[in-house]
Amino acid sequence: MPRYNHRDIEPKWRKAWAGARLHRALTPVEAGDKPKYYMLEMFPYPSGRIHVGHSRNYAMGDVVARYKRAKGFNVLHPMGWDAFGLPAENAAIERGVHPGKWTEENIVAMKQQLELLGLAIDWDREIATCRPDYYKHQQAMFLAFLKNDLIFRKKAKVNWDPVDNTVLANEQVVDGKGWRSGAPVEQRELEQWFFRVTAYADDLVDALTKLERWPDKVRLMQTNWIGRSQGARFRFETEDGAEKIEVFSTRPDTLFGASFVALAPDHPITKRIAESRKDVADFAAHCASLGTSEAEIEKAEKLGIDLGLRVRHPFDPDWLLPVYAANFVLSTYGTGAIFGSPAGDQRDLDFAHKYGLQFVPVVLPPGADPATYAVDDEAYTDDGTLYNSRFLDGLSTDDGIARAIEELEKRGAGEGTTQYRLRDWGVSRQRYWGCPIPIIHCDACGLVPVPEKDLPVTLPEDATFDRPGNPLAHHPKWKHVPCPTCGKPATRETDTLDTFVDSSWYFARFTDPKNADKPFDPALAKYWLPVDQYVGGVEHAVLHLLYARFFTRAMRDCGYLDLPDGEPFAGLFTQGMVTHEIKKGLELVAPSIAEANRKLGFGEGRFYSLVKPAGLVEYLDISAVGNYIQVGDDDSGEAGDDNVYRVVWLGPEEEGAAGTASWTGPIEKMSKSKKNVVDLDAFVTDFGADVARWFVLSDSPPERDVEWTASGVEGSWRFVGRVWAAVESHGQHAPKPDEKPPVGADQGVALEIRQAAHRAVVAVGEDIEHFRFNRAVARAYELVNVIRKQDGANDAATVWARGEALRLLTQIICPFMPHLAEECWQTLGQDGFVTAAPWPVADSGLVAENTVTLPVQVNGKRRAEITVAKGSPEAEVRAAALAHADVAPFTDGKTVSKVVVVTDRIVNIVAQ
RNA sequence: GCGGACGUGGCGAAACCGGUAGACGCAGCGGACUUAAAAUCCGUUUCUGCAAAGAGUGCGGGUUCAAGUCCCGCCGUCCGCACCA
Repeated sequence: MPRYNHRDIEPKWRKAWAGARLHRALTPVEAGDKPKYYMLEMFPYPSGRIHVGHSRNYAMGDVVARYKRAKGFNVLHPMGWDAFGLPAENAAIERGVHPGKWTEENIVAMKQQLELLGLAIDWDREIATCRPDYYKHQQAMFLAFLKNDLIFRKKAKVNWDPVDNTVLANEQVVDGKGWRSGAPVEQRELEQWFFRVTAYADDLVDALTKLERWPDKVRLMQTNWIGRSQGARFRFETEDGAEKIEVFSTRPDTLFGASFVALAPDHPITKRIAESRKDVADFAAHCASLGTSEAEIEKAEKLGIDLGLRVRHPFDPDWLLPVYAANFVLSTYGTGAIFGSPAGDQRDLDFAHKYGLQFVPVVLPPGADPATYAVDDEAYTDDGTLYNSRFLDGLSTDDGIARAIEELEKRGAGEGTTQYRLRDWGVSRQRYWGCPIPIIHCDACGLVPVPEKDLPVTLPEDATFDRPGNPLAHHPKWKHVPCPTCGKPATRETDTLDTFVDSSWYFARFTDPKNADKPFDPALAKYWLPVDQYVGGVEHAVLHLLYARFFTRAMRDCGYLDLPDGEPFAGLFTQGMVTHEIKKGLELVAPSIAEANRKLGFGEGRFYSLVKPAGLVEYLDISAVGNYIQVGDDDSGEAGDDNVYRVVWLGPEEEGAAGTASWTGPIEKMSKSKKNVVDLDAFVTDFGADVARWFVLSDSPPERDVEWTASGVEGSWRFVGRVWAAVESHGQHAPKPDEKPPVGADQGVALEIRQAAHRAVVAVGEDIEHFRFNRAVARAYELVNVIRKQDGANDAATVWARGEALRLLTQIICPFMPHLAEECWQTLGQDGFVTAAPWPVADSGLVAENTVTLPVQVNGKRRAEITVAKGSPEAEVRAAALAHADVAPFTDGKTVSKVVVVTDRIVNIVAQ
């Protein structure tokens, strides 16, 4: 019997599928009344190569896409490249490769790798965001958004690296220093472009409740991110009446507990006062220098400085409050100013204690005695009854808020409002490798949009990357153009768009990827959108998924898209990662181990240096090689660390050699930087794409991480062999799908096999629909086990039933292991491609159980089992249970007080 | 600090509506085949116990004929946000 040879078989079928164009999405006309199904995985950044860890995401999408196709849907399953981004530019800086060349080469390599996986992708629709035929439309939409007031320009603070002369993203600032230059990062104000995401803030929150096929977790994260809070915005007038300080509060009901007003250290009024008062200037500078990391905030003391101003209470002009600048007030939220009501807010209370300010309680907790209740070190922030509050006395918190707002509005001091944590999306990046912003700056005409006929604004090929800053800004010619309006010399915008813009509409472009005139035909977008199932990592739970939701609304309102609710993704699934053990070692390239240790600063001697991820260094004697050691039980370890590591010496033992010492330690996400990747090409050569696909979907639920292990892979490999062996030896007489079963197939072994197969068809279908791939995998194993158990039975009915079961098994595993399935399908003598075959319809008579085995419990403990016809009457079941021989010993000498019979479930006898 | 999720054998995990806890896979153990090994196949595997039986889903309570599942209180792990007024 020939062994299953994936090395020949897998490429053969991939070629056959491509030749038959099996993965092509049909046009709406071709599809007729087939319903559409749009399956999409988050498209990759072409960083170089993919590894088996990446394959999980695509394997899941592919299972669903193939299954839905078999269920009769017109499936769109495209792939593209999120191709603009920093790594390409860094490659240019480090290695002198042009970012475009680097990116396109990576695309070629990664496409080849993805094709190895045998994904049912319609490659005709491939797109790359770095190509002008894509970003041309993005530029046109930018101008349309601008016209519709969804884009604006304002000054904003950015992280500025003074050495590299560039803006840094927050992630590129490490301990307050530029990640590349190491120079302390400055805050600078720059004119930047913004997308007005806040215009849709309410809808973006409210519509989340309708996204029923999104994980609750992601919806909650977006809700928190948008951070809507209701409250009041109102003004305190200065004592001299010259100025007003606006504050925001969610608790205007506590206004009678106010004892101060506090401004952010960089509030305009603070800044103005700082000009004439050195202590205020020093205070502001001190606050600016403080870190904003979690730990620092945790420890940070409430600090403030009296600005010398006094303001009038909005409800009582004679009541004067001091004004402070305080470090805990953020200029970026609300109005950058607050009023302090210490009894009802912990921060205000801490501040009041520190600066000797009053803290009169105004909210009485339920059940508290107003005569004795007092606030000491802990503020009371919950609801209660207002007191010490003049006209608000006796009101509940909610009524008090409403009444306070009413009064503020009556006095013209303020109004009820909604505040968001969400901010508008700054999209300007001082980078080369991104979509150029189609704007021209003219001294005479101001900001002039590039006329539509001049789009796309393409990137200059001959940019240089040998000096810091934006290559577009210091390109000798590119930015100099005549003004489209007045013809005078003008300059192009040299900022490019944040790459999140590129990924905010690519799913719509896939619906009509070759359209040269428009981003996409609205009719095609209407046909395909929303994406029925989107799959990607949870790391995109907020930014990408929020920006895309903004973008579809903006496209809708600018007339590009007929999508009333503006929701791009009807279903979302966030998949877990593939993890793998880490082997991280020291490269010992030195004349001796001692020299290597010295070079690396780990001390002298005949030792290995074991480095843990956190940077802890262990010194180990050479005798430790090959043994397991307990890290943490000697003087150099950290107490309480009970990880066990194996010390491996991969180089020659004698001194003077180069080699690698490594330890095998914790399991972490597979990634290039951790050097724990399993190369996809090599794996496919050794085991085949099907084994990789099967393995990453088995064992762990798809939303959880799965650990890549050699033994687990072997299990998948064995399964392929078992399926193939069964098909090879028993598949010659497999019936066609429409063949009637022979006499005798309704009893005995044949029946058992048929029931198992038909039930598996139903179960696997449901499992795929519900993203329970690990369970579907288990069902397939079960079916194979049943088929193999009856290996020896050779009567005609069993042979027929086994043939049918093998055919159904082939169809069940097809979404997971399409190459193997295709080869089996052919061996089973079936017509056409299994990939193109409809999902089998299970025989309901075989799926239904006609007898059930019920456990019989006595006082909640299982004592026996009875097998009865399904739906047997209660009395009959009760009698059978009580009569059972194994039950008697436990009821003897007791009185049966009650018998609970749950039909087709369980019998419980209560005896005392 | 706030919000959320989770906690089941040696391991990854199943258990759908409160109804036989541990399907399926990995690892282990025993066996067959083999000169031997690998591969493959068969059996076995929650714990204690020779067995009968008992215990068992992080810990402590509760509801129920019946709790991994529901309720209350702890403990632990992970994730998100973080001086958000």
